[in-house]
This record gives sequence, structure tokens and C-alpha cells, in this order.
Amino acid sequence: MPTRIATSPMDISHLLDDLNPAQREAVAAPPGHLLVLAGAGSGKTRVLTHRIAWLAEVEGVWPHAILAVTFTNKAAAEMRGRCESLLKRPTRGLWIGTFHGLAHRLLRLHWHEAGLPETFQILDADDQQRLVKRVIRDAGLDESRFTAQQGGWLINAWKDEGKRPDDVDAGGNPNLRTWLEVYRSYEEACRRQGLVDFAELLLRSHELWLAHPALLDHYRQRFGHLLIDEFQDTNTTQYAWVRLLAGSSGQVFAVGDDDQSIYSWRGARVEHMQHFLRDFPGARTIRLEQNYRSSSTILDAANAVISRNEGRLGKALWTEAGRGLPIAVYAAWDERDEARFVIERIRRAVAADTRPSEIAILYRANALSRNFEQELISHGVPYRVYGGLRFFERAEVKDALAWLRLLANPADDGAFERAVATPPRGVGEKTIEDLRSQARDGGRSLLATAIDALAAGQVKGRARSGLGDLLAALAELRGMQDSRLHERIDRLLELSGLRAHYEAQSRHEADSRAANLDELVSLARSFVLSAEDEAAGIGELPAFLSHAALEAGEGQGEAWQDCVQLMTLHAAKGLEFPMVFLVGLEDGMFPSQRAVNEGDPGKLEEERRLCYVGITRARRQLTLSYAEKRYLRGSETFGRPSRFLTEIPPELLEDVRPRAQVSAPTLPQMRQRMVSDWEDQPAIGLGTTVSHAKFGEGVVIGFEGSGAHARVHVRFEDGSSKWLVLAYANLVVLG
DNA sequence: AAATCAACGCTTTTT
DNA sequence: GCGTTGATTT
Repeated sequence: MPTRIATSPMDISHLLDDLNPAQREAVAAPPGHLLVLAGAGSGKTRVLTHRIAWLAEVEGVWPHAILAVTFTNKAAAEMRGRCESLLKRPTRGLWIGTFHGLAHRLLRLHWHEAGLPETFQILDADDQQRLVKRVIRDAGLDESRFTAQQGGWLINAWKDEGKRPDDVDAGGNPNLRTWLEVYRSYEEACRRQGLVDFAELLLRSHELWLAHPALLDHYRQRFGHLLIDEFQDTNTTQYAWVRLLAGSSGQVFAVGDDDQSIYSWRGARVEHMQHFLRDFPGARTIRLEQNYRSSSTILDAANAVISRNEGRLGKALWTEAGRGLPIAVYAAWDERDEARFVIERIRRAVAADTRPSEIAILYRANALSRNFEQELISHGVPYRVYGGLRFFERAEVKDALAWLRLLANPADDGAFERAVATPPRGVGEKTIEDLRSQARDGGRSLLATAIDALAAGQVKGRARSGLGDLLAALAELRGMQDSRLHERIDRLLELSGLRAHYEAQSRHEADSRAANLDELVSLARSFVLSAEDEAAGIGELPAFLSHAALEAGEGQGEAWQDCVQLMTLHAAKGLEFPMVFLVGLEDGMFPSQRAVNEGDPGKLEEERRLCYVGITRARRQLTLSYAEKRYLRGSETFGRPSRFLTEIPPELLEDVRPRAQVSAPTLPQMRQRMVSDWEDQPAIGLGTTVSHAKFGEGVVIGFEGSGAHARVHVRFEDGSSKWLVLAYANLVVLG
């Protein structure tokens, strides 16, 4: 049990001084369970880190006895860093990590008790899908009816709910029965190959504790204090994991915001916030409602929107900040007009000394980023899109990792297939299928089967030499036990032919694939085994592979470059920007069609929470936009403004009338100068001389339509004439 | 066995 | 509108 050490009041001032009363109450809470309802921008991370420091410094709790859980590696890293600077020393023995990272550590430490091979490997989402596909195919199912995607989704959903195949009741549903068989076969394949997917990490470590009370007891004794971040995002298995570890003596400090629960489709259950008060006796609730981020206008809009949801725990954000700028709303004619407007505003802001990195464009679905990217490129504004392929998920990197996985775990059939397939080495589908059936019959791995088949002379022709080369290369790499990891990878890239393969490709595709392989080598060179991993007796190679799976690495683009940030609303959770553009606000886009169609109020409420998350990302200025017409999946769609727009009190909004309008066919009206927010566009009329970036100078000889529809007919100097949409053409009026 | 071409299908995605 | 998958071709 932790011993209390005497402290004077002086010691604690730096932990409480810069906190508001509610934050202080949470940080200095007496022993017991606590649920902190932390609104957006209310200083949640600060409270968590100060609580840890408070426990360590004031309550005299050993860091050793504290476990802090987050959902992302980024959040974990930030928490660790802030704790270290608060405590002014390394946080030795303190466990801070993601649910998955901590569960993984437990399984590495207790692989035997968990029923895993010591060499078990982590299956990422892509690997998992491939394996499910293999299972479906081997079962001879119709792959158009039973897709790997759906299978993976179902299996994950079951595991997230803590259900093994035996726990699922398929009832009389034949489809579900089939899926259950797929689930069983998938589990068997994982067991045979020593593979563990993300959901399995959690479920397996939970079962590890259940099956080994002494082990559970050990960890219960050790971790007297559990701190959970983003509690509203916990799934059933994670919640059970926390409950089990806490037992009757562990104190849980849970921080979350039910209004920011946006991952129910990934198994997260907001109800856990309510259940917490029921399941953890004596739990108290503290609300952090003062917002330090946004103007009161932005906050009022957020509050108004979220207040439409039912069954909230209840929380009203307030701020001492002033009203600030109104929320601008722009009704674009179409998605190009929308992009043009947004980028123009961004350029203005940048010209007025806003840094690009302080600006974010947020959208519901990734598909929306394209137009904004195009417009940013054409104006030379640096930008970064989040949510692309991450480093360790890239095909060429995974190709190389497959070899490492085979070295670490020869039973990994997926890795073998990947290594065989790329680069092409004369071993085709037929050869592989023969090996597969042989391996199935013999109950052995593909690699072992291949070695035998080659020795027995069963493989002929090109396949023989190709397979022979591969096995020889593997043998050589296996012999490099004493070499550094990066040397092995470097050699691997040569022997496998991957480097040559991707270098040859690069010439055609102007791609950076070969460079990524070099990057992999240098990542391995600078990879350091963490103290925890070393203590757990984990080798460099398995640790590197786990790192690759659990921390897929940053998305594309340089994090530190000063650029405009583009991302989905989901990706924006936890971030903040002085200037935020929330785009694509049409019913059917946001809220999404599915949420609207299915008529499930829960779905719509989650969309609304997503909207709340989006609005509350903005510090200073929020701009909303929607397009009346949008090309979606190749065809035109006409949308109505999002219902969320109407949920914001109109007095907080300011309509932007951006377009120079050509509204009537009479000259005086044509000459009328219209209000233009984003460019001081003089009037355009018959006979006006204009200049176009591509076509040069010309004279307006006609026009039609009004508002966004306005088009002008221009005869250019070369004699050609064109109809141009005013909103796009960016005409410069010369007189 | 590998390259080329048509057909599909498609929110969100911390790990 | 695009990228991925699969069927077809050589």
C-alpha cells in the first residue's frame, strides 16, 4: 500500500494554482472513484496530468501504482510528456499507454498463461481482412455475399463486446450461423499461425486475468489508481477490463464527455458514463464546464446544437471570452464554388498574418477533401491531409515487414504469401494453391510445407527457382542473428528483390516507394527498445514489429510544416484551431444519408455530436458552408442545407453573399455593384472588358442566369468565344 | 505467370 | 471520380 508522505502546503501550489475551482476539485479529490465530465476545451488533459502529479507528490502514491489509459498513441505520448515535466523527473514504473498497448504488454509478459506462442504477432486491420478473406474462400462461400469486409467488421464487433463464438446466439438466422463458422475458422487460423488482432489483444488480456486469479491479484495490488481518458469511447471489453482490474480496491478516475461520443460504430458505448456511477460504488461526478478555447458565439452555437440531443448527462459550457466574430455561412453553388470561397478566405487570412497551420478544413467524409486540395494547390497554399495511408500501412513497407514477420514467426502464412507474391518471382497462383492444400492436409505452415515440397522435388520450372531463392534468402537472414536490425532489413531488401522492384517502379511512377524502404531501414536504425519491453524480455525484432502494428506512424505530410490542416471531423477530435471551416453541410452529407435514412434517432444524435465536436474545434472564427449542387460518386446531387445549420440560432450566423451577381438583363442592373465578401468584384455587364487567366482578354457579349447560376458569354481576342460561369472563371474586370 | 482492362462500390477508422 | 478488385488476355 502506498505510504503517505508529509508535505507542506507550499509543495502543492504548482499543482493547483493555475486551475479553476472545478479542475482543482477533480485534481485534489479525496480517495474514491471519480467521473469527470469534461466539456470540449475545458482542460481535460491538464486535469488528468495534474491528478497524476497530485497522487505522486501529495498522496505519496508510487508511480509504480498508477496506470493511465488513453485511446491514441499521441494522447499517451502527450500525457507522459506533461507528467514528466510536472513531476520534473522521468515517470519510471508509471504505466501510461493505449488500451491496446497496455494489453499487448500484458500478453508479452504472460504469453504462456494467455495461451499464446512466445512469438505471437499482431495483425493489423489490413492483415486481418486478408486472413478473413482467406477463411471465407477456404470455406467455399460466395464471396459476393460474404465479404471479407463484413466478416472483419462482425468479428471485431463480437470481440469488442467480449463475445467468443460460443457466446453468440445466431438463432435461426442462417447468415449469422455462417458468419459464426467464419468466426470460428478465423480464430483457429489465428491460433495456428500465432496471430492476434487488435480486438483480440484486449479480449485476451481480459481473459488472461479471469483465468489466472493470482495474476489478476498481482496487478490489482500493484495498480491502486487507474486513470482513463476519453471514457465515452470505451467499448464493452475495455470497460470490463477496467472493472476487472479495479476490483474492489482500485480507484478509478474516469474523464470523458458524452457529447463527444462519436465512435459507437466502432463498439464504443456512451452508456458506460452512466454505468460508471452504478458500477463503481461511491463514485462522484465533477463537471468541467468552463471553456478556455472558443469565443462565446462559437460556444453558444455548439450548446444550441447539442441541446437537441436527449438523454445527455447534462453540461453547459460557458466562457469568459467575448463574443468575437460571428459565424459565417456560405451557400455555395457547387463544390468547386465552395472550395474557391474557402481557399479565398484562407488566402486573405494568411495575408493578414494568420499562419496556415492555424487553419483547418473539416469535413464529414474523406471524399470531400479533393476539391479543397485542388484549389489549395492551384494557389500554392501549403496543406496537409490527415487520414491517408500511414507509413507502416504502405504496401512496400508491409512487403518488407512480411519478411521480418516470417523471421520472427515462421507460422505466419499471410506473411509468407506476401513475401512470395512481391516482387513477382515465378511462383503463381497454382503453385501457391498446391502448397495451401498440402499445408492444410498436413496441418503445417506454408513455409514448412514449401521447404518440404522443394526438397521433395514437387515444385518445377520457374516456380522452383523462385521459391528456392526465397528460401535461401530467408535462411541467410535467419543466420544474421548477431547483426543489428537495420542491417538485416537492408540485406532483406536486397535478397528479396524488393528494393530493385520498387526502384524500377519509381522511375515510371515518380513515386517515393523506394525511398520509403530506405526510411524503414533508418527507422530500424534509430529504433530503441523501450525499458518496459526490455524488462519484459522482448527482443528487438518482435518489439519493432509490434511497434509497427500498434503505432502505424504518422499520415502523409510533415507534421511540423506550417500548412493548412485538412481532416475528417472524427480525426479532429481533441484538436483545436483558431480558424475552422466546416464544409459540406448538406443533409445527406452531414448528417450522412445513412443516419437520415435509417430513421434511427441514435444515429442522428451521433451525427449531432459530431457536429458539436466540429464546432468546438474553433477558437476564434468558424465558417460553415454547403453546396447546393455537388458531384458525388460521379453524378450530380442536389442537397438541402444541413438541419444542423438550422439548429444554430440565426443571430449567431452571418450569411456571406460572395458572388458578383448578374441578375437581370437590363444594363443598369447589370452595372449594379453587388456586395462581395471575398473579392471586390466590380460589376460586369455587356461590353465590359475582362481578363481570364487562360484565355486572355475579352469582351462580354452576353450573359444569362442570376446568382450562382450566372454565366457570361465572352468573346476573346483570338476570336473565340466562351460561356463562363462567373463564380468559377475568376475574371478580372478591366473596364 | 504477369500485365492489361473493365466492373464495382463507396461514412467515419484512435488501435 | 477514383482506387481496388477480378477477369481477360498474351
